[in-house]
Order: sequence, then C-alpha cells, then structure tokens
Amino acid sequence: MMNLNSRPGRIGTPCLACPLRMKPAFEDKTDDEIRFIQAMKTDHRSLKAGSDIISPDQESAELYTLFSGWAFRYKSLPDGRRQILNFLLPGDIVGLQASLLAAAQHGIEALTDVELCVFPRKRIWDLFVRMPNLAYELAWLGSREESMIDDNLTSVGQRNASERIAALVITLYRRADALGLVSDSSFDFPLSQQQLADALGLSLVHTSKTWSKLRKAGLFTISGGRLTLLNPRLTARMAAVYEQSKAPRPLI
Amino acid sequence: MMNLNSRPGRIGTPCLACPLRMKPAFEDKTDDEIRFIQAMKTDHRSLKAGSDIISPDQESAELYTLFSGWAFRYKSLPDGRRQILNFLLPGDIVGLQASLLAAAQHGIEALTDVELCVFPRKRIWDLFVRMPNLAYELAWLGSREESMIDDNLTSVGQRNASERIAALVITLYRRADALGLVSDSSFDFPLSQQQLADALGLSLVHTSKTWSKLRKAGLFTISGGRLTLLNPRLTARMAAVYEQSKAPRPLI
DNA sequence: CAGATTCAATGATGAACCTCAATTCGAGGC
DNA sequence: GCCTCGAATTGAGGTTCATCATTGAATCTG
Repeated sequence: MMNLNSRPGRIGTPCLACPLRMKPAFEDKTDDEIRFIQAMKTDHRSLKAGSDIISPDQESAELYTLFSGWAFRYKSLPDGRRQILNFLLPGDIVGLQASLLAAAQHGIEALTDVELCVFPRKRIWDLFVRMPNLAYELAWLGSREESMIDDNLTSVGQRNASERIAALVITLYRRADALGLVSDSSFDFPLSQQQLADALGLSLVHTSKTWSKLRKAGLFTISGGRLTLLNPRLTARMAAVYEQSKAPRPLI
Repeated sequence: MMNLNSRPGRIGTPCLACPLRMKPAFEDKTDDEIRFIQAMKTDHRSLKAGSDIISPDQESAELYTLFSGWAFRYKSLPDGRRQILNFLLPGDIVGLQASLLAAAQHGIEALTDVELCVFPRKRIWDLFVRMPNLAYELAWLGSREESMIDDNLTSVGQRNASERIAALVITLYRRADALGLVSDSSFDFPLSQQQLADALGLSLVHTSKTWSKLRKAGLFTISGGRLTLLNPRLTARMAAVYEQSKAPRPLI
C-alpha cells in the first residue's frame, strides 16, 4: 500500500501556516516578511538525537531555526572535557554565530530528534540588504542568546551545585512554559545526567548526588523523562533568578 | 592663563583620522562607511576608572565604541556575588546587547580611565536601513563577543584555578598584542586580584595563592601594573588554548 | 610623619567537590 | 525469562577550593 503520509514536502509546512509562529511567544510578522523567510528556507531537515547539527571547527555553517526538539551548543577542550554552553528549544535560532564568523568555534548537537528549517548562509547577506527589520531581529536574537550565556556563566562561576541545578531547572521550565510545553507544572526533560554535569561544570557523580538531594527535598520529581516542578517559587528563590521578560520575540 | 589644550572637540578625532582604525587589527572601510559612522557619533566621552558605563537594568542604553582604556561587563546576584563576563579593550563595541534588548541584563564598568565614542540608540535602526554592510558587521561583532564568552564559560566550567589564570592571561596577552599594546612580551595589566577572582569564579584568597604560585613557577612577572609573559607557549599549553584568528575585524 | 585605607600575601581549618569503584536500575534484544 | 549495555546511584577517600584571620606593603591624607 502506498504511504500517503501527512508528512510535509521538502520544505515542510509553509511558513505562513507555521504552528510555532502561532504561539504567543513569538511576534507577529507581516506577510511580506514571512514570504521572504519562506523563500529563504531551502530545506526542512530531520535529525536523530545525538547527531551533529554543526560540528566543531566547521567552516561556512548554515543557519537554522529549530522547528522541533531540543539541541545544545558545546565546546570541548583537547583532553575531552566538555562544556555545554546553552540549550536550544523550538523557535530558537541555531548557528547564527557559526554562520557569521568564518568558522564555528563550538559544536551543536541534537539532544532529541529534531526538525530544522534550513537557511543557506549565502542568503543571510541578502536578508541584510533587503530586509533590515529581519536583520535587526537576527541581531536581537543573537543578543538574546548572549544574554542567556551570560546567565550560565554567572551560574557556573558564582553558584554552588544546588543553586546551579535550581537555576537550570527553573530557566528551562520558564522557557518551556513560554512555548506552551508545560502542563500541570511538568514538561519533557530529556537531559542525561552527563549532559547536566557538562552544562553545570560539575562532575557526573556530584551532579547525581545533588540532583537526588533536591528531589528528596521536594523541589521536583522526574519520571518517564518528564520533570514536574513542585515548588517553582522556592526553586527560583534558591537560584536567586529573576523573573525574565515574557515579551514576544522574533521568529525567523 | 587660558587653557588651550590639545584635547579634541566634542566629538574627538575625526573618524577618518581615527588612530585605532589605522591598526592592522581592523578592517579597512570605505570613506562612505566612515562618514556614516562619523555622522552617527554624537559624542566623545571620558570616564574615570570605576565609573559605570552602563548600569545594571538600565533601559535604552546607548551604543559605544571603546576608544581607549579597559572596561568589563559583569552580572551580580542579589546577595552581592558578582561574575565578570568579559573584558573590553580599545576598539571593542560596548553595550550592543544592552542597546538591542529593551533593558540591560548586565552592567559595564570602566576598569581604567576610558574614552568612548557615543552612538545614540535611535540611530542604530538607521544604520540597519541604510548601511547593511555595517549592520552585518555589527551582528558579526556581537557574535565575536558571544564567542569570547563561550570561551570564558568553558574555562570557568572545566578548568582548574591554574588553568583558568593561564587562559585569561594568554587571551588578554593576545588581544593586547593584536592592538600593538605589547612590547618586549609585556603589557599593561590593570586588574586587581578581586577583579581577577570575579572573572575566574574563584575566591579572592585562592586567586591570590594560585596567582603567586604561577609567578613563582616562572610563567610571568608583574611589576608596576605591567605583566610580562615569560613563556607564552607554556602558558597557552597549560590553558589548552588554541591559536585564535588574527584576521582583521570591523571597527564601528 | 602618624593615621587611615586599600590591596596583596599567607597560614589554619573545614566544606565542597572530584575520583575511583562497586552496585543497582531500566530498556531493549533474543 | 535471561542477557547485555548504558545510565543512575551510592560509598569511601582524597584534593581543591572557600572561609576566617592576621600581617605586610603601598598609597593617600591631613
């Protein structure tokens, strides 16, 4: 029997009907802008969890938007130590730094199975010439990412193990919430403890111990890859994390 | 007697004759571009060491280029802990993130006496509309800054105290070198140990002890606020830091 | 030059975190 | 149902780093 599946074609859902775009987390765009984005998008790509989206030192990387799934940026030292720099959720821009600079200074890996909207590097210049508003928003998104890394650096540099975990969990919770991925205070949480450790700058063992300490203290529970945050207020206070802006952001 | 000093007027040296721009660290620009930058610059401001260039939570911050001196970006937790995110040297863009986002998520402080070229926030949009090449370079500079913070996060998350110090010293050395500020392997090094500690995510005491351990080990000497790097190769190896790109970068 | 102030250096002690090692748990595969 | 394999948990012991406290050096002030 022929497989008449509902899977969209080479470039996926038309951008005008993009389900992400409907979410309140994202700004409205003019039809003109969306048509430009649609024309710029050359592919809709699916990757398995664990695959490289951008490999370290890759030259002339392409630009993506994460359509579904989670990913992370990371940086490795020659002896194998690895720091996870930040996590990427649906709607986030992927590879902006790598596509603007001559060569990627980091890797980007799919944390879960992901779908990506592909924008070839060459057309970025076009966007700057023809769509200054989109160019501005691209720069804005870059600054937003920098701001999130600032937070992570502050966390890793200043907070102890418990605070770091609390800060990471509450931040991811809020980001998932903004995307409508939270229900009954719980959301999909696909990180392994090794990945947690690499993001927090802690050893695997110490991460595991602190993680279960916080679970036993009643901060959150986890089962079936889903995390339920039992006391968001407490978690936020423990991490000394401020409310973050809920204003809609650009989606490109 | 009237003070006929040689200090330039309200907007300082004309951008076409900017001494920074002459340095090999920076790309050549067309006269057109430089004239646009000149027109966009509304002030040339001098600040004393220790003053705030952008204060935490400041709204609608202006955009600057650091003309002379050093500065740093930092982020504080409510209880007073502070993380220095990165250092700014002459030619670096100052406040891009703060001027693109609605409110600054960090503070920027003058580490030494500084001079700044002031570009009002309002004209940034103008730049995106009329000068796509400059807009692209602005985004490029933002990505470069992000890349430097990535490095710092990796350092704080993965390296031990000695490695962190080595990485910071070698990185600052190379950046100073690119600006022609190094002679006989030595350069001005205006950081206090408290600032070092805040940048490295270490306590003041441990920073002091590790710092003198590395001096005694013959990595570098310091006197009169000037640091001499005795063994750049060894320092780079200890930090496991790669060569970084020496390609010229945009100056705006 | 005495007094105040800031920054750097260093010893003592304890807590936080790391490494090594062993064990348990859970999800396939057959 | 049993085996395998990766991920998570837990204990023991060691190291790094933080905190507290004191002193010395350098700079400023009146």
